Amino acid sequence: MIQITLPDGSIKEFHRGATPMDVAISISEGFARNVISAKFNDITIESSTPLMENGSLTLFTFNDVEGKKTFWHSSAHVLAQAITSIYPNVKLTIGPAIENGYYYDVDLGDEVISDKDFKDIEQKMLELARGKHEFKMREVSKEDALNFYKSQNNQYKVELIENLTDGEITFCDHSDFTDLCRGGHIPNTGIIKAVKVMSVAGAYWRGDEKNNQLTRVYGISFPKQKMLTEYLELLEEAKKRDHRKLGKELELFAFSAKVGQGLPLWLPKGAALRERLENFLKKAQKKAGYEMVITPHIGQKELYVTSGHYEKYGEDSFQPIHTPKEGEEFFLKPMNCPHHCEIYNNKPYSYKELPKRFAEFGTVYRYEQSGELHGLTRVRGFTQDDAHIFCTPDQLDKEFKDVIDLVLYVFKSLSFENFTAQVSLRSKEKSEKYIGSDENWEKAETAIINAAKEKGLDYVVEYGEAAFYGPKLDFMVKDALGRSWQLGTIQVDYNLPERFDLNYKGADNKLHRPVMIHRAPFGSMERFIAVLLEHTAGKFPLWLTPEQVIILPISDKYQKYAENVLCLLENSEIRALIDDRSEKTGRKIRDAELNKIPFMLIVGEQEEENGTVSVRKQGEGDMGTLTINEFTSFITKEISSTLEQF
RNA sequence: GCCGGUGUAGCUCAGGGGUAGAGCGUUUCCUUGGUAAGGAAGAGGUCAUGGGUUCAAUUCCCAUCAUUGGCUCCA
Repeated sequence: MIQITLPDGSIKEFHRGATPMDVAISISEGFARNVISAKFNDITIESSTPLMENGSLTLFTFNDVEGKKTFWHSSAHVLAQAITSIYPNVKLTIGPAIENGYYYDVDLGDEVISDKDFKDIEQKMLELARGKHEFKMREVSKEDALNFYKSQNNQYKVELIENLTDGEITFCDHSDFTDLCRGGHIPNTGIIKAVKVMSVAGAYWRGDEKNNQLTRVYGISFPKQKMLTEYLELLEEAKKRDHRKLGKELELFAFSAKVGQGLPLWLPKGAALRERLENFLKKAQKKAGYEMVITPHIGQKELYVTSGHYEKYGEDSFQPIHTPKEGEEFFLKPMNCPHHCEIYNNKPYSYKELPKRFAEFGTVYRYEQSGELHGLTRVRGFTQDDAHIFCTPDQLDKEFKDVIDLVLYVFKSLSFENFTAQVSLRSKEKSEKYIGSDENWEKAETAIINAAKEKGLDYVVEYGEAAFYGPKLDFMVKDALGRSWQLGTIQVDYNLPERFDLNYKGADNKLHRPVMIHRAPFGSMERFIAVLLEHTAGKFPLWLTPEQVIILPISDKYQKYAENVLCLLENSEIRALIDDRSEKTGRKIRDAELNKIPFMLIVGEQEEENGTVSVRKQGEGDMGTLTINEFTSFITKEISSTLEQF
């Protein structure tokens, strides 16, 4: 007999060779029907794998992340099988489960899969799934494994196997299909009831541009048809929150092929909204001791040679602007730091004057690859809410923490709760990619980790993600479709002060090197507004939204009164407009609701007589009648309650 | 940049080898209406651009541009 420990701590006895499924049945038949995989002593196994020793067992259903992973990974096998049967000459490579579904990378040779072929693949998959084929693992020797794939001319699998250790190689068989596989499958294909091929994409073998390009087929599958339907509906819902769609509908920004791709045009409402965001941050920054500066959009080549950006990115990123004078070259600025370094260099500083904090809403230009451009989240011209802090090494710790406080204030004011923090350090191999001494990097990396810890951030450490000039702390937020974007960033830089020969006079009357912090709480105005749009589905906080109030006169007769109300609201700095169309009230309300205007003021005979307004809140309905004064103070209070001071 | 998809009215989209259609919006007129769509009439398109095939191309083919899902990249 063996003793099996379950997640609740209870221990049950089973005969040697009992399977996880036997354990599941001993708990309940109904539960067993939903069990699709298991983990035994932290190793993912099939529900049919015999248990030969004492240990702890966790059973997974589709509701568990692990269960989904197993389900989707198994589905990837079926996808590969379906593709192989439709395209017999295909070479399979890898097919992992991902956050939502799975993909399989295949080499199709000269053939092409396009979305017209999805239906066929889906049907084939379902047909194969209905066969209820069991997934069976078997060990193979390295030699046999290599021979198996060499006979198929599959250089990809051969490469994979060559990197594996003999004795640890397993194949997974189901039906007539065999694949190199580490394990972790559902009992049989029959529980895959709904499949959908989502898209195809080009992907390089092992993610390296120099390698062959493979076709990546993305799919998703579920144990119930209804779950697939719901998933697709969820995707449709998410698309409604897409900032590109909302930005167009709310007339915030636009693109023009004539102006150029990736170069956003801010429409009046968007520009005003952006200005409010800027003012919000300016106010907080002023309190935090920042000083605004302004620098030009271009800089001499020499500036970027000094900063090191030219050497690092000059060739493939931005082209020089030539002027009539011989040999003169300027570049569009890809970042503001070199300019700010020169501002620092404008005069000598004593340690008593530090830290200096120079802030600028600086517009920068970067030649992003055309395929990478995406709405407002990745563009070629954008404005950073940039600032550079020059301080003594002793001040670094406090300054860094203060910046974290500022970022958290910004996020809190805009109700961004689901962000994660990422500490980006050098790759462990420490390639020559990085500028600066080991010692300085060490100091900076330690400072960041300490600050993140002390501020109680929920952070992950990523090696190899640091900027070439220093380590950083980034704040990541997901968009409507679950894609992760970097917003706020705080970066320590020991390198630019060196390159620009920045210094200050210390108490010892000697010159010292200041430390520099780059930081941008929003990241960029463009990306921040994009993510904010998706988070709020266009229902911005009251203080930020383009139109706060719309006045709806019952008929033309009350137009004059509506104008009076408008005038009074504007005196209180409330953004309002009148819907003076010759439409019925119901219609005006409907349109205002759809335009997401937070407050509607209905005015007619009664209101005119009493100097009142009938208030309706977007999404919530009638709030009753208030005098104009009562309403303006109500709005003012609403705004101040949602926007705390820094 | 690479692999797929898409490009038709201001917006959302249908259509299809014989030079175009819907809904919404817009304009004009009627209606002056009290908490999510009042009625009528009209205007509006070189079917992304440039080539090719064809008697004939918006439709088929190729290229370019833009856009889109990924990959790679990302200061």
